[in-house]
Amino acid sequence: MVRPASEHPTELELEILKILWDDSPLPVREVRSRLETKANRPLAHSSVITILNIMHRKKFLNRRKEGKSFLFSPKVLKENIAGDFMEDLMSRLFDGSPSGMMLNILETADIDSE
Amino acid sequence: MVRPASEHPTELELEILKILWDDSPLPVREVRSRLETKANRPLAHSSVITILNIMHRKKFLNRRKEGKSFLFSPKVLKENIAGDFMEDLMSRLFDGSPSGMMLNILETADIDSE
DNA sequence: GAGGATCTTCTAATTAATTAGAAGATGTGA
DNA sequence: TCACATCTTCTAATTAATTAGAAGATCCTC
Repeated sequence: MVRPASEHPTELELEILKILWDDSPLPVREVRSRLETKANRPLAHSSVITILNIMHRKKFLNRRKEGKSFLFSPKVLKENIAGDFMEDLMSRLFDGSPSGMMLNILETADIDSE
Repeated sequence: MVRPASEHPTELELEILKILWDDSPLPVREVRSRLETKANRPLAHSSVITILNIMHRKKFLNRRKEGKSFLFSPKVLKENIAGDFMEDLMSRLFDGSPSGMMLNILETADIDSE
């Protein structure tokens, strides 16, 4: 029995998406630098390339050649990824009830604005 | 550089928590059966035991002996786990802004109730 | 108190995710 | 053009997560 691969971006992939949603397109070098400073995830250059290419294969990213190097940018919208996670969480924990989940968020999270 | 283990329950662990939040305590045999029917995850008996013990070690579950076998029940509240995921998502995607995430949910998810 | 059914523990294989080295490709400036 | 810096591709090691077999423990029943 094989283990099913996750439907969602993994944690590292999410860190990278976050960086690229903030600012894109970016070259590998820059993604690597921001992973280290912003996500406290110091990786070798080639490690970052590997992940970026995997994400490109998974259709999470666009990739275009600029001179000698590649530039990466998100192919997916933050809104959609967030929605996917939300729906998954909703179906897993709240039997698919949006209002159930919503109530829970309101109760649990410490929200002060509106 | 070592890969950091996830803070959250994994996908399989979440399936198991979901089962136990619905109905607990349950013996291994019963968890295994529900994983197969409800989560479409047919696992060997020993596989389920392994996961349950790992979850017990991670403090996700309580375990008590009933006769010859163990009964498992959640040690964590669904509300807290959901909240953890939510906060993580919020910090990863919406720079920690609850209202930002909330607006996004409302826009994206197709909610009809209230 | 022996046999069988049912558990557990121990151990290890498999897969997804992560990490990175080494070698080759490519652009650029002297 | 040719040395050098900078990229990429190819390949493989490492770790977390998942999966399960085999052997031993325990309880029940006759």
